[in-house]
Amino acid sequence: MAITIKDIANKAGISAASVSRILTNRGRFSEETAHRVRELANEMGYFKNQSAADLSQKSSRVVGVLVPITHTNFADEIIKGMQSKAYELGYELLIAFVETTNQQQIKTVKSLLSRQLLAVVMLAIDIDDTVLAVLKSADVKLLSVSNQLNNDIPSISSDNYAMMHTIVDYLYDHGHRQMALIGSSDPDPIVAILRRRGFIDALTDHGISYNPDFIWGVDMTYQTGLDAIKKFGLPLPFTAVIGSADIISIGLLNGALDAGISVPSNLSIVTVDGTELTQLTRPILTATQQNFAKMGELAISNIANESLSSHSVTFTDITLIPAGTVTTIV
Amino acid sequence: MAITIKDIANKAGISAASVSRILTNRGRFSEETAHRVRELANEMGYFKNQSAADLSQKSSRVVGVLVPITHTNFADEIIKGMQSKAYELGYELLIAFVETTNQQQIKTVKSLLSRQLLAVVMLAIDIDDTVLAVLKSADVKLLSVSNQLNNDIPSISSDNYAMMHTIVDYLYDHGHRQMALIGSSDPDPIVAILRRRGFIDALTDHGISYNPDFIWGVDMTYQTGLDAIKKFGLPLPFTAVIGSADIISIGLLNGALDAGISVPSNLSIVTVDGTELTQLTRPILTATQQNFAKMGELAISNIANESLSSHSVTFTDITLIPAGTVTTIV
DNA sequence: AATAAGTGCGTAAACGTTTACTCAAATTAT
DNA sequence: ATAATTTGAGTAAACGTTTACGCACTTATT
Repeated sequence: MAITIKDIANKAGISAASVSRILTNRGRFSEETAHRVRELANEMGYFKNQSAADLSQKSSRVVGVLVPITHTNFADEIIKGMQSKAYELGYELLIAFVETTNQQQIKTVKSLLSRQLLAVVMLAIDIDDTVLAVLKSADVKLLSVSNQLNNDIPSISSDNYAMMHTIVDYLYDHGHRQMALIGSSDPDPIVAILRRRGFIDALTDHGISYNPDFIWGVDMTYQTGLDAIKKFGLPLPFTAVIGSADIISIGLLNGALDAGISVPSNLSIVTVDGTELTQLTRPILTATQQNFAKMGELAISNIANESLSSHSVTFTDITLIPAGTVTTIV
Repeated sequence: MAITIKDIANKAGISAASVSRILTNRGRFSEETAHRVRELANEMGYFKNQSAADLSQKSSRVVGVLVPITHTNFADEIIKGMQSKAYELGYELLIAFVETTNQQQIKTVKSLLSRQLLAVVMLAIDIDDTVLAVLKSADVKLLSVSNQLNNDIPSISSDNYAMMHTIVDYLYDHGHRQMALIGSSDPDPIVAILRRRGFIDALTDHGISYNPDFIWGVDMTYQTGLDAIKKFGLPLPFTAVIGSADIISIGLLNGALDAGISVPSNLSIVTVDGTELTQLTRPILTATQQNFAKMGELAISNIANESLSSHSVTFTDITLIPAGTVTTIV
């Protein structure tokens, strides 16, 4: 029923090939006919059948994006960045939300891959080996953003190791000597390992021997933040705590408030991510910020740029934004 | 480069048509060859070329979803519902984030439409007439979820009018007589109109003459919530305020706290939406909850079900969840 | 004026899958 | 044992677009 280039060709009295050349702006054609064709296309309400186009040109300009459905809200920023770059370069984004369950993941991924994709971007996602195997068996570029999976797969993420140094330095300068790190305790995400290592090394640099008990957490959720305060009990054995994600830090803050601990006078909190969520609490969370939008843009540029696409990139422009949850200890 | 059904057919010593029949589970074939083919497909790492399939079967099972990039976080719930139903019924979701700017919208919509879509779902989006015209010119079903656009387009949303009654009744029962409603003041979204009307009518039902000044707001943002408190100044001329979205209500709460107004003793707040955001504040927000996941599921069922797809549906199962931001006035 | 280069456009094949039509072989019914 | 039905699978066309190739015609070069 839909209008095709053949319909346009008939009406214009030329061949479909010419219409195609004009509409894709490839090959040779006169500006005169081009004008007529473009007008006709508009009038007749023509929409390119992208499936047919994809089939014809073997390579596609579609980038699949896997986003965790447990919405870590910095994902929006990254997607925004990706989308703006994608439009600039003429790529198309195909966004799919994936559950944490394996089965759903495989189904989603397979359905994604059945569009011939140029690349698949995994956004802050930990993917299990069976899903990864499926992805690898397909002929697409893989890229992990805001997470590192393993050395095989190029990634774009912040320098998590350096980030921890920045935070620990800041807290140290404010007199803190006992600090805890709350986040996922899974060994899986390399990000978590890097953060832990950065945390420990930073403490060591300041001559503080770290207490393994002070690194804790089940997952990257609000509940983990709440539970952390309960777990350590009163009086808290540390004066400052670092939340590995904004939502965790809000859990920490509320857990502290619920336990009658006043923030920051009795507990300092620094959060990683620094999304708008940090603005919603009272006091406002002191946070490190990463340039998420830029990470998204780079992801697409990286995919577009054949030569670069095999490297991993770590962003080092991390800034700490002082706000209301850190106090100075004398 | 990729494996096609022809490759499988060759290896199995049968025709491509047979492979297609087996893999799509249509038509006639023996379980014996089927088994062999399915194994081969797996071994060889076959992925269906969905573009080719779409081209061949004229109708598609792809539903496009337009999501506002200014992430109203209940959208996640709705998407979750849509996705689960979509998988159940064998549909595919194509999610696109749209900017608020017109130009971006048109570009995104056009690129969406170039996949032959079965339907386009607009998620809590206000769309301008030019974009709407583009959508209508394409041969797709349209459905608006969690928003109503105009009578042309079927929609699935909560009964916003009844919701306001529920809230006003609740506040009235708790002794409140002066109430304000903060949300978008745009006349555009019909939702906003319905809420305002529901608010006014509910007040009238209780014999309260409403004050037009007490309905205010610029848009559905955190800032509007913050600004509302500043605008009315101290002492606030009302004892209770209704935030038209969770993020607005958090703005109201923080605005109040920043102004030294204690909640709920000096100001009661009830919020509409009731997402997890309500749990993040102290005190926790008293909220009405809508069944967002069910709305998403219904959206897909509705699209699947030819006969129903022209009706609008309003959800009436709205519950008010008491929490920490409403006090009783004596 | 003869040749070379460039321009505009048509022809036809290709992309991978689906499906209506066949038809032979196997199975069942009479 | 013959006729009727069912079963499994092959053939070929179709979906809408792109693109290599070729041809006629125009413009530039000597």
